[in-house]
Order: sequence, then C-alpha cells, then structure tokens
Amino acid sequence: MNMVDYQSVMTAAEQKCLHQGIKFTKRRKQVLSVLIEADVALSAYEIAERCNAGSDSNMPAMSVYRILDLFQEQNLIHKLDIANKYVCCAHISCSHEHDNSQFLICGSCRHVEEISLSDDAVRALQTAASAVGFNAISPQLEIKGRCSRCEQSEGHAITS
Amino acid sequence: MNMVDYQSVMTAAEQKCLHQGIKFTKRRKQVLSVLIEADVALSAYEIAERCNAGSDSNMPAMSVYRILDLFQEQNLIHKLDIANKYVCCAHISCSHEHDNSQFLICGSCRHVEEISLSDDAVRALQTAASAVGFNAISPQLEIKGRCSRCEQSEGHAITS
DNA sequence: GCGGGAATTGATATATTGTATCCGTCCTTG
DNA sequence: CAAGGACGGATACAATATATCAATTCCCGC
Repeated sequence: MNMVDYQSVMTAAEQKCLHQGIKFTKRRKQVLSVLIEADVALSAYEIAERCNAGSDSNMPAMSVYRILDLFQEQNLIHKLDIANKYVCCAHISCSHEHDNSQFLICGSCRHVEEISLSDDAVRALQTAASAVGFNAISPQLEIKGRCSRCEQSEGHAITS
Repeated sequence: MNMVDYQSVMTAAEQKCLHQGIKFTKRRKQVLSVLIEADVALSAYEIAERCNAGSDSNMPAMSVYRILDLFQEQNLIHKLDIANKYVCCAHISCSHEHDNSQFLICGSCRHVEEISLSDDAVRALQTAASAVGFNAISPQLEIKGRCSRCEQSEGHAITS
C-alpha cells in the first residue's frame, strides 16, 4: 500500500473510531498501522512482534487481542478463522457499507485478497444452505487457494 | 445415525483402510466410532475425552492427532479449519468419489451439514477467484451459519 | 485545578489447540 | 530368530486465545 493510501486509511479509521466515541490511541494506531502495511494475514503474536520490532515499545499480546476485538466490532479488520490470522479491511476508506466479506487466502504465502462475489453466487450458496435447514448464513466466506505468484514460482500442492 | 448406518460406515471404513495396507486397530476404531456417533464437530481433545468416558481406556490426545491425520489422508474425515474441529465424512459408505466438500457449520450448536454446491455456484466462485489471480482454489468450503433448530429456539446473532 | 469514575493498559496466569521427539512394543517377512 | 517397519505411549513444548485483577490515564463536572 502506498503512502497516500496509508494516510487516507489511517485517517478514515480514526474518524470512524472518534465517531463511535472510541479513542484512537497510540497502541491502537500501532496495531492498525502494522496491519495496513502487511500484505499478508498476521497472527496476534506476529502483530505484537512487528509493533515491537526496532523500537523500545513493548506491546503485549494481550493488548493486541483486546485491540483486535475492538477493531473487529468497528469493522476495521477481519479475522480469518481458517488461518487464525487477521487482516485489515480493504474498504476502510470507502464511504459505502460492506456487510459481506469474502476472502481468498493463499496457502503458500498467506497473501489475502478480499473479493466481492456476484449476487448469483451468493444466491446459489443461500439456496444450497436453505435446502439443509440453514437459513441464516454468515456473510463472511473464506476460501483457501494459491495466488498466481506462488502458482508460477513453485507449483506445489496447497499445503495448509 | 442409526445402527444400520453406523455398521455400514464402520465396515466401509475398515475395507478402505485394509485396501490401502493400513490396519484398522482398536485405537482407530475408537476414534472413528466417536466421530460417527457425534452429530457435531469435535476437537481432538474432545474426541480423546469421549474415547475415555466410561471406560478404563486411556486415549492420549497425541494419539488422536495421529489418527486424525491418517484418516484425513484416507478421506474418512474432514477438518473444519474455521472451528479447529473434526467431522466424519458424510460419504464414507458411498461408492463414488467426492473430491469437493462444502460444510455448513452452526455457530450455536456446532452441528455440521456436508452439502454439495451446484456446478453454477462453484463456477461463480472460481470466476471471482480468477479475477484476482487465484487460479487454484481449494475444493473445501466452510460456511458459518445457524441451523434451523437454533434459529427457532433462540434467535440470537451468530456468535463465533 | 481537582476529585471521581470510566476507559485503557499492564501484568500474570491459565486454557486450548497442535507439533516434535524419543522410545518401546508388536508384527511381518525373509 | 533377526531385521525392520508400523503403531502407540510418554513427555515436552509451541502457538493461539481467554480470564482476571491491578495500575494508569483521561475526561467531565465542579
């Protein structure tokens, strides 16, 4: 993510927090900053490490979890349950709402793409779900795969 | 699952193992048996507990993990990554192949349904994936939701 | 400015899920 | 019977996550 994008995302996130009466503290800035700059999903402990790297800061993992919970409530980040890792929401600085989130997760390099499925695809999923008695399905969908870069460079099977 | 189904699944699993030169030992029978009888997804430690419940057997968690790995290779069970839990494959005693697995997982009671998506739906997913450079996507799809029984009895939001 | 209370953070302990490793047993096979 | 491999027991430890209580900071009305 380039500098302009980074700044606009941070600003948008701060606005969103303040609007909800939530402080955008130094700790919280650190965590969001790490997630914005990462182009892969990170675990809570990896986030803590990156916060502490090359500085005298001491971010405990406990704090990271607390802040991640808060950011999830604000829809600023998403947790990828299939990987137990966290990513920055791709739409923080968009003005419109994003209730649905679908993720493609590279099993090799952990790169994550947040995509939007067609209405047809979503309907097909809901139809299949209703057929077996699941009427309310979660708007978040996580799909493991292999990104084109890993596909070219290696050609191995999907590992995890 | 009723008695007839239980027996046919166990027999089919045993045949499949023996066919691959893998012994269907007492330990392995215990683990598969627990998974067949459960109608929810279980963690490895829960499986160990159930193996040990009401008997002098002492199934260590380590052994459960080893056996689960083996069964996954044989496609007798599936791991649900979004819940870190395991379920019996719904198609053990079917004769045809099942390369794709899609799961609906109830966030309340952990009940799992293994479904088959329409070709259209699968194609829609692949198209969306290709558009962002993911050409090989995993055949396993896990969708969180809420089963009809929990939907009726509570009406809460999806929790996990 | 100052006291009180809420929000935030620090610190520690513990639970849950999963992997690594080494060794013993048992079974097959020559 | 000996060699070797599959299987399981036991232990340690890594990674992910939650619980709890105390300390600090910040805001608000006075």
